[in-house]
Amino acid sequence: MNKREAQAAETKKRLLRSASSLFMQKGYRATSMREINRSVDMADGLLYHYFPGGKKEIFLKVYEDSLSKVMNAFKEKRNIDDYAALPIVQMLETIYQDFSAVVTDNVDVIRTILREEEILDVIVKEDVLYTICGNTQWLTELLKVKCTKGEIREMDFECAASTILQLLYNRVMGIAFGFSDKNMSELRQRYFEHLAMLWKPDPVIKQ
Amino acid sequence: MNKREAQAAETKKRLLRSASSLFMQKGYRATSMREINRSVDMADGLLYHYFPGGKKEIFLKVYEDSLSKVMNAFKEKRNIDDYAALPIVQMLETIYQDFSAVVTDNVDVIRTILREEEILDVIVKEDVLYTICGNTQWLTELLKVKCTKGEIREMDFECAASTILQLLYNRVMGIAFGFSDKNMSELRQRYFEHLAMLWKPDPVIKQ
Amino acid sequence: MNKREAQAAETKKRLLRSASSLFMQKGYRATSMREINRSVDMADGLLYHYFPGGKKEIFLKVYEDSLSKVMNAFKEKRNIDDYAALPIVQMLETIYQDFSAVVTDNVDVIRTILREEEILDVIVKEDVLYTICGNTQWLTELLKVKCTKGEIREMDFECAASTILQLLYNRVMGIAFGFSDKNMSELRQRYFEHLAMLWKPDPVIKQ
Amino acid sequence: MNKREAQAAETKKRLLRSASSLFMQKGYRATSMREINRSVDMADGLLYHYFPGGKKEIFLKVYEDSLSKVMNAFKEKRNIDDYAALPIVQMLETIYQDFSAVVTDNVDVIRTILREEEILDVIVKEDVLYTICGNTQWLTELLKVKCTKGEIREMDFECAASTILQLLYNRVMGIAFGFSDKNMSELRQRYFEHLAMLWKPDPVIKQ
DNA sequence: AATGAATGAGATTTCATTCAT
DNA sequence: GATGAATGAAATCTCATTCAT
Repeated sequence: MNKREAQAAETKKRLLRSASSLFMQKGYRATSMREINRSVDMADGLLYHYFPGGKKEIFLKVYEDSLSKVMNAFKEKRNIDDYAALPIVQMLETIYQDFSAVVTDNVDVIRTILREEEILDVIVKEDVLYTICGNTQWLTELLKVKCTKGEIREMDFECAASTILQLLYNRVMGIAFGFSDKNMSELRQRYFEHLAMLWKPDPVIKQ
Repeated sequence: MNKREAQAAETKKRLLRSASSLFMQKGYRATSMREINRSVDMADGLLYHYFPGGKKEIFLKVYEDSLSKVMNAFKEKRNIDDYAALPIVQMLETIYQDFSAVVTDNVDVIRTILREEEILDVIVKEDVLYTICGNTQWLTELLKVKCTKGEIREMDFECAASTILQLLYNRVMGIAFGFSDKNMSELRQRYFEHLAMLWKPDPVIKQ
Repeated sequence: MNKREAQAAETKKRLLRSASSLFMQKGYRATSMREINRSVDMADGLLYHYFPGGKKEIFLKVYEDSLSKVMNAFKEKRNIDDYAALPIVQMLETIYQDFSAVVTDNVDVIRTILREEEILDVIVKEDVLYTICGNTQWLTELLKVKCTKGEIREMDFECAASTILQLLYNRVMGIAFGFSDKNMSELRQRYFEHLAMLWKPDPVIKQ
Repeated sequence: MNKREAQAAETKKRLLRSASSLFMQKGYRATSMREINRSVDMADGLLYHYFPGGKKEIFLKVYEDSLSKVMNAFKEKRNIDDYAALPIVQMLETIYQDFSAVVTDNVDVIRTILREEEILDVIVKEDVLYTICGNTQWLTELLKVKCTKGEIREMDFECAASTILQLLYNRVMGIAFGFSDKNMSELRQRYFEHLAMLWKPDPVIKQ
């Protein structure tokens, strides 16, 4: 890659970064081409050199990039062993916190996915959200491990995993739409203890 | 009300109905004034006779009207006695179905609430969503009744109610963003049975 | 005149008064029909009943009325004997003050005359301004009287009257366009004394 | 400056020239953007490329440019030595003619200054008019020179200068509002002779 | 690769005026 | 006399896109 190509790549990257920030923050329609070009001090015509498809193309590219980023972020957090080492209530709280952190980091993308009906395909959205929070597999596994350790009872672990996922799913929406979470930690603590109670090993069986 | 006033009221209603349909379907920015006026075969200036505040005013009026409609729809469905008469699994399924029906009926408004960040206030959105699905009171009451009847065990009923609400909340989002629910009824049946199992009265205590 | 006619006359008068105030203050183009109608709580169509010619007609009527009012105001002030009784400097100051007062009272009309080129005829404007300040006759007479009394010298009284008129004329423009006159009274006093000095009876002739 | 930049500058200049002509002739409100754009055969959007502030910005630019042009024109005419060389009556007539010529050349700007209350600040207008005709300094100097030469008597030269200025000031207004000056030259001649008579050196003192 | 001048469709809004009631 | 619903032209301004340089 020679100097000119390097500069071109750099310009394109700056363009994408700035466009991303604007699109995510203000939405597709409310972001103007002029705004994007000004934000990177670039002539109006140049964008069409990099993205001949215009506004739609750069938006979809921005979206695609953000998407893979956020999907990776979610995959990285799923370490069963680390979570399994914690007592049940603390484990749930940790999962919740970790998940919230990732969502918060990627709130713009998620909001975009949910908001841009006009330009994004419903099917794609569903796929993505499924990948982000729909995969119950690892949570099911985690609960099975806990059961093996004798910390929770035998039950339909997939369903139990669903209960947790629904909580997380709600958190995604809450963060995406800017709903506050303040003063909820006590309530959540109580909720996790409630789950722990429901899931605790059956004393009858032990007899 | 004379004939002329009646016709004026009718015109305003037609305007609101058409604007509502367009706004809800395409969103605030993507709906043009011209479009609204054409859809009711009306001169461009007339809209400003009825809504001097222009696009913003008619949008907010449409939104307000839809809102009270949907809030009432949700409140009507909260009949504790009817639900309490059903066996626990069937009760949960019925609540779910009733709730889904109302959400489906009002999907446009809900989507609008979540989508129109640009023009709607976050605080207001939170309030509305809380009113729509956040009120755990009646669900808590319902569970207490079931417990009194001996169908479920003593527990933190508020937390148990939360579990159901999260399911419903997710359904709101799912419907709002067009995620399909097909082939999920068996899974849901299993989930409700799982909850019923967790909540079933403690046999040890009965001894 | 029956009751209905009386009411009609009253309505028309209210309309004219309010329109006048708006036209004079904001100008022809910047004043909208709607504004006029609202200011007298009247239906939009009614104005066309009283003034079938619409905006132009009501403006010209307003203008005409104001004009005769202002012309009369200027004529009333020209009392030669009263002025002649005063010493020369004081006389000039009094004329100036009287004139300024009338101009200030009618500033709106004068400004309108000067401003509304688009709708008013130049010939008409010239006529009016001539009537307002162009008539040197009475000032010339006044100076002659003063000369007879031996207070000023023999000279071309029409020219001397012009000097005063130019001062007044400037004042009209100054007031019409909102230029301030503060801190000018000392300067004016000096100017009048200067004129009195130039005009004082020639001592050589007295010999 | 390359060819492209030159063409852009030319376009902007054409725009300004045409806008100026229209604004000055018809006034701010009566001149439409479309009219300006058509007058230079230009797409509607382009004006906003050169003047992002829209109608207001281009008007104020036009106004500013015209202003400095007219102010310079007035300043150039204030050559004391040239005027002092002439006999008093002829000097006054020459000043009057020179001044009238400049005013006539710049009548549009002056009319604009006086007419556009809506958009121009009163304070600014006063400043400008003061600069155009209010500066008595040079006239005072001129009269002093004439006195030194023994052509006019000792007197309050500032006041005498005022007399001339008022005449000129009136001429500004007269030209600005299109009042005719025909058949006035004899009267003016008489007026200047009247002034010369009043100002002639005192024969008594010479005795 | 980069510029920014140029385009023209379309957006929201205002306004004088007409006319059925 | 009075109402205000209805009209439609026109105004200002924005925007995505094209293209000669």
